[in-house]
This record gives sequence, structure tokens and C-alpha cells, in this order.
Amino acid sequence: MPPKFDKTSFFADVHDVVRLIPKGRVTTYGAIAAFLGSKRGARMVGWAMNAAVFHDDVPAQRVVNRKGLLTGKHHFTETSMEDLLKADGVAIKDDQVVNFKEVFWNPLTELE
DNA sequence: AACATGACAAGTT
DNA sequence: AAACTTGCCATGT
Repeated sequence: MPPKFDKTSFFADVHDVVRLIPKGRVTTYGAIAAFLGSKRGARMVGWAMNAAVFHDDVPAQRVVNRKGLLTGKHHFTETSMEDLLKADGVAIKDDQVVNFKEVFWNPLTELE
């Protein structure tokens, strides 16, 4: 990630991290926020995701809330979040990631 | 310029 | 344990 942590780069940083999520894995808003230095700035991450949806290179479907719930599925327009995740090899049940704990990808520990 | 809102999370009551 | 409150940062009104 860019060494610069300017407020304006928050989006860019989030996008970068999301882009680095391995296929078949998911992460959480909090994890990304913590990785960026603001462990409680998860809201911003969500906001960044909203912008990310308009970028085809940012797999926003791999970012869910801490419970593994697909809170942002309503923001997807063309393809539904579940389908995208299923296409990634992530099973979805009741709007929630199955085996969430196992597919969870923590940038802090796995990326550093 | 001030206040409200939003794909969240953690701490308190 | 469940509900409530506070923190976070950028955007929109």
C-alpha cells in the first residue's frame, strides 16, 4: 500500500486492499479499517466500497461485515453479491458467508 | 459553516 | 445477553 495515508487516499487504500483479497476469501470492514490505521473507521470503508462498486477492478463483494453478513448486497446493480461470491467459490447461506471464519482473510496477518 | 447520514464495530449499560 | 451509546472519516444538504 501507498506509504501516504492522506485522507484522500483512504479510498485508494481501501480499493488497493480489496483488490488484494485472494479469490475465494472475504474480509471485513473493520479489518480493512484497522489495516489502514483507524480500527473504528469501518464506516468509511463501507463508503469507499460504495464508490468501489463503480470501479470494475474492485471486488466489493468480498467485503462483508464482521458477522459475515452481506450487508451491502443492495448496492449491487448488475450482478447480485451472492452470485459474485459463489463465483469466487464462497458459499452463501441466508445472506451470510458460510464458514466465514475459515474464508476470512485478514490483511493484518496475511498481508502485513 | 453546521448538521445529518452511511455497505460498521467495539465498548457500556 | 440485548439494547444503547460513542468513535470513525468522508459526503451531501
